[in-house]
Amino acid sequence: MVVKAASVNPDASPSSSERILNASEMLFAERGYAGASMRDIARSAEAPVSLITHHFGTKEELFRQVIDRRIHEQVATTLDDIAKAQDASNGAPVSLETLMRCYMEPMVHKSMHGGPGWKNYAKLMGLAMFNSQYDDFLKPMIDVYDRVQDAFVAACRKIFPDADERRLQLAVFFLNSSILSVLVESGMLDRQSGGLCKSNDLQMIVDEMIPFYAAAFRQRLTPA
Amino acid sequence: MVVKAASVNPDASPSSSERILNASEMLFAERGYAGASMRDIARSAEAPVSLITHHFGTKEELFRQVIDRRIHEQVATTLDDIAKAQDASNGAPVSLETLMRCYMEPMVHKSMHGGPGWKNYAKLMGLAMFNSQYDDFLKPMIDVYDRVQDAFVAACRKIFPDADERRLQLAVFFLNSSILSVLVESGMLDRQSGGLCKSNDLQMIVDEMIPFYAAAFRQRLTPA
DNA sequence: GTCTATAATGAGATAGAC
DNA sequence: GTCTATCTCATTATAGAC
Repeated sequence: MVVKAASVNPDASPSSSERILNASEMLFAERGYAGASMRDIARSAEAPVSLITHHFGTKEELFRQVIDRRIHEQVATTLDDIAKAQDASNGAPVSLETLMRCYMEPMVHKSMHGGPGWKNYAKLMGLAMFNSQYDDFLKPMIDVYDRVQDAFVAACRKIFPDADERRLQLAVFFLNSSILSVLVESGMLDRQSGGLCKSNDLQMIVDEMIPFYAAAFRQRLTPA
Repeated sequence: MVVKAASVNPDASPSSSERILNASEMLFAERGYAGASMRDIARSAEAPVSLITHHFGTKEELFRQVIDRRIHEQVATTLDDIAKAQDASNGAPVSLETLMRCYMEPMVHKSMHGGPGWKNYAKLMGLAMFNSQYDDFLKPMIDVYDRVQDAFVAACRKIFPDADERRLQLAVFFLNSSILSVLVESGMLDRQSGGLCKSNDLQMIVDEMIPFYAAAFRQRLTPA
């Protein structure tokens, strides 16, 4: 069964399927897969547990549906942004800063302005990608997401055609680590900075992140 | 109750407390707190479940003891390395590369050469620090670990005395994200690089990580 | 310290009425 | 689609013998 993303009309009361997906999204993001029970989800969705199994079958399938509800839009938007930027540059390599922004801004933007569902989804994605624990039953969706990474790496290769491939892969890995860390909005940054930086101020973090990583990319991927 | 780290003598069969801690360390690292049941742990430790509660009381307390068994040695080693490097530089700021190595190498070294216990501990630390899910019942230990961060940030301030404080905090946050990502050894890097880079080759990753982040730190923390 | 046995509750999943 | 009731097994934790 396929359930569309929450209705555009905020006044429309969501169907039970949507309420269940929303509740799952929130609780999986907060507590992880094993830490969120179907009872908790049912209570949060104000529905009996049997309605969850009726709509989604097993808990694993529910989790998959939570991801599946949004991942395609997320991936399409990101790929689209990268493609547009490359088209606009008329064959010349797109600027590194622009490319990085295309790569991370769609998800960050949805997390900030897409409503609580997208916020929870972003946290959940960060958790799931960071954690090999979810690899097994997320395999198909991880594959989908890896296409975005391939597009980003390919665009980087055009900017740094002489870069060592291993260094390039590691550079992207380091960048990805930070993106995931930003998306989950754990309290790490707030705590460490004594409140000077807020982990929920994603825009500020991304705006600093781009020149930061651009500097490292240039230094390490431009052969002397 | 306080249990010492595993015996130095590898032939000495570990006590039941140690076996339980070892099994917990492994399973918590692999599946997270909620995903590892006390039954699983008991089976892996070849002990009845009641022996776990007898030794450690609750599951939460068991988790805390798993962390507590190693964190003090880890923190002490890291702080010691940073202090030694600063002493050796005779009042001049220590080099950024040296400082970064002092900051991350102790944990990485233990993960690579400290035996399976330290490997699992490193993964678990990465998981727990990344994830705000564990903040509540790890608060005291997170506080301990934050002292390491404070020492690192203070040493960075000496190297970049005119740096904007917010940028410094963000730079350290970005670095920390990657350190955690490296410690958990999720398959992300292997998958993305098509096998070119191995997530268990911590030394290679750290050796590239230091010049990578040093370049970014210098670029962003040196006012024009 | 170690074990068997068991309590008390929570878990995922199902049956069947409406 | 929705609900109540229930099954079956896993969960944390405890009691009490040795």
